[in-house]
Amino acid sequence: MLRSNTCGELTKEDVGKEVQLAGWVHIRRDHGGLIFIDLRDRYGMTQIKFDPEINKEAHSAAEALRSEWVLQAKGKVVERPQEMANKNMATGEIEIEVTELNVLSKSKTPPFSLNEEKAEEANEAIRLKYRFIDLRRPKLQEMLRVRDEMIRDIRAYFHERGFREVQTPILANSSPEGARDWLVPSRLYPGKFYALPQAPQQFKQLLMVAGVDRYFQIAPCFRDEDPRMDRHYGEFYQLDMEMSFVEQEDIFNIMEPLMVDLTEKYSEKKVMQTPFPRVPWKEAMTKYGSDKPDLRFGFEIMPISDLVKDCDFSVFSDAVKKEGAVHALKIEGGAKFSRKDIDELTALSKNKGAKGLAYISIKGNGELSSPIVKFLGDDLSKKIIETVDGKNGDLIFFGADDWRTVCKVLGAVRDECGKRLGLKDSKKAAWLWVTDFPMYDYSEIEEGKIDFAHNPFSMPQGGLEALETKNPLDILAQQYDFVCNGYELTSGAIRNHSPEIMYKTFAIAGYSKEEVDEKFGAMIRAFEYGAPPHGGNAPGIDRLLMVINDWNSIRDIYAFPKDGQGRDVMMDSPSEVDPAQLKELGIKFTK
RNA sequence: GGACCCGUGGUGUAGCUGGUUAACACGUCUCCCUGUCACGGAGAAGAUCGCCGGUUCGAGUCCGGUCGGGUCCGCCA
Repeated sequence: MLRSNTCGELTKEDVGKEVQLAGWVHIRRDHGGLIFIDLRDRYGMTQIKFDPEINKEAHSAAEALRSEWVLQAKGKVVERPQEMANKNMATGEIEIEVTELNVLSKSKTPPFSLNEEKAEEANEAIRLKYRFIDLRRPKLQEMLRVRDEMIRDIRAYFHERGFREVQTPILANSSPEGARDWLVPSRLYPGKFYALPQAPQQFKQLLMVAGVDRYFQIAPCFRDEDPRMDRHYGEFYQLDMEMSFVEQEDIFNIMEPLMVDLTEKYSEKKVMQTPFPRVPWKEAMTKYGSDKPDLRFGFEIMPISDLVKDCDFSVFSDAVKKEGAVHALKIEGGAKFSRKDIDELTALSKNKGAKGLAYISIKGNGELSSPIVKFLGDDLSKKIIETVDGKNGDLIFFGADDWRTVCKVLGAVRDECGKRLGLKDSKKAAWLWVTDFPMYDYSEIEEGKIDFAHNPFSMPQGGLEALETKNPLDILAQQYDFVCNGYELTSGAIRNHSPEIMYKTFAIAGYSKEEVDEKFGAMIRAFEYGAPPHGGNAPGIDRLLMVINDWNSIRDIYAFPKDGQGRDVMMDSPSEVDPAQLKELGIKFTK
């Protein structure tokens, strides 16, 4: 061993011991006589001292040391003179009196400073290029630790409960739904491609048919969509899990305790409510204007269509007549918003599709300030305020449009008000399940066409009978999302395990039997040979880490992240390949 | 595909309505310093202000273009 101890562990108890430490030069303080060096490794920092009276040779060698050199120092642990102890360091009561110094590795002057108090952060491009240096910082070491321990805990949790981790293929096939696939050309079959899996969805369902019963995997997932600050380009990890012979509540009961543990162990947040509230999708959309509401604060939205359907304010009455809706959002304490706040909230709501943002502000003295009271009339205004239980100091916003737009707009306003009023408490984690998602929705691409709202593999509520008798838009799926503090962390479902029902669900969305056979042949065939009812979900590990820690950059989550344009500037990928490789794959570029 | 913002020594920034030696902090280098811990002191090097063009007597500053970077929208459960 090149060291007897790490740089983070020696204390007063160790005084007198002969030790060897190894690590990086964090900072050097040269007093001409004495030279102090903070020696740093993953575990911490220890001050090592070079005294010419103790070892002249080591002292003169130490004059040449520079930042980020890698050293081995042998010497004795000594107690610092009492008034010289550093209470900010775990090892601050001792130092090492060095008798022998070995330079294990020199360093060029680093392109940016690792001394966080002294230097401002260099820009992302340079830090990513030298990620191996940036990762030496305690903050990023901490990220690596949390990520590692969290994944270890997740594995232990599932193993204790009889789950089996199975690695599913990375070279898989293109899946027709969702994001853009990563394609991998096949050398043996020119013109054909593998696709990297967007999720192991089909494989895990096949594992259920295979009798694995309880499966999980820390699964790499691949999607070729444009990068964003909060989403890693190309690849990310999910805690993928699936169980046989279960109902929705069984999945919840497995997932909830784990999420509580992970939240409270790996963040400062306290979980607000257990069991997590179950909020049906329709209710979430109406009450919070979102399918991923932030429940750290109240601010419930209330439909008032009936109240205003015949009123003189045509914006409201017309919306109701056109089969739309009018909703009211009461913001407690919102009357203190300035003109500028209101203008910005109006801009936000227009951005979400509203034509405007009507409001009634109830001043502290009960006086109303509102551009619409004069149209509503005093009586109706009063009635509305009573309905939403408006008090002095409150502000009531209104949305009048088609139902979906009203929900979306007031949801965005609600969220922004919560932020502006400081209600997004970083010490709280408001988990909930959003349940009963619709199975179908109008297609966003083709006017009038019906398409899957979310996952086509979910079991429709009511099964075959519902598919045959109900309006598709009224059919709900046994599908649920897992939400924390306004972020969707996972979505999952009880799956459709019946070939008959599956053909029917796809038929409603416009897929023929032949198309289904072609695209999901393996699964349909498998379901013909005895498929257990099953379900599961797949929380994003990265997303979970970000949400519970309020981290907001992929840089904080990955050891080696891509940059804002999907490149790895350290490894220089993507890069060109040898023409011979292309030839072998039968790939030729035109142009 | 679209919108907005930013390019000034190694790093982070300043540089007002155009005016001649481009400033500051950290870092680097040299010298001094035996109790510092963001050590201190003295000094030095280091930038044709991303690039091209235009306006002007004069451009880091104004205008146009271009390249590079960042964020957002679209997209992504």
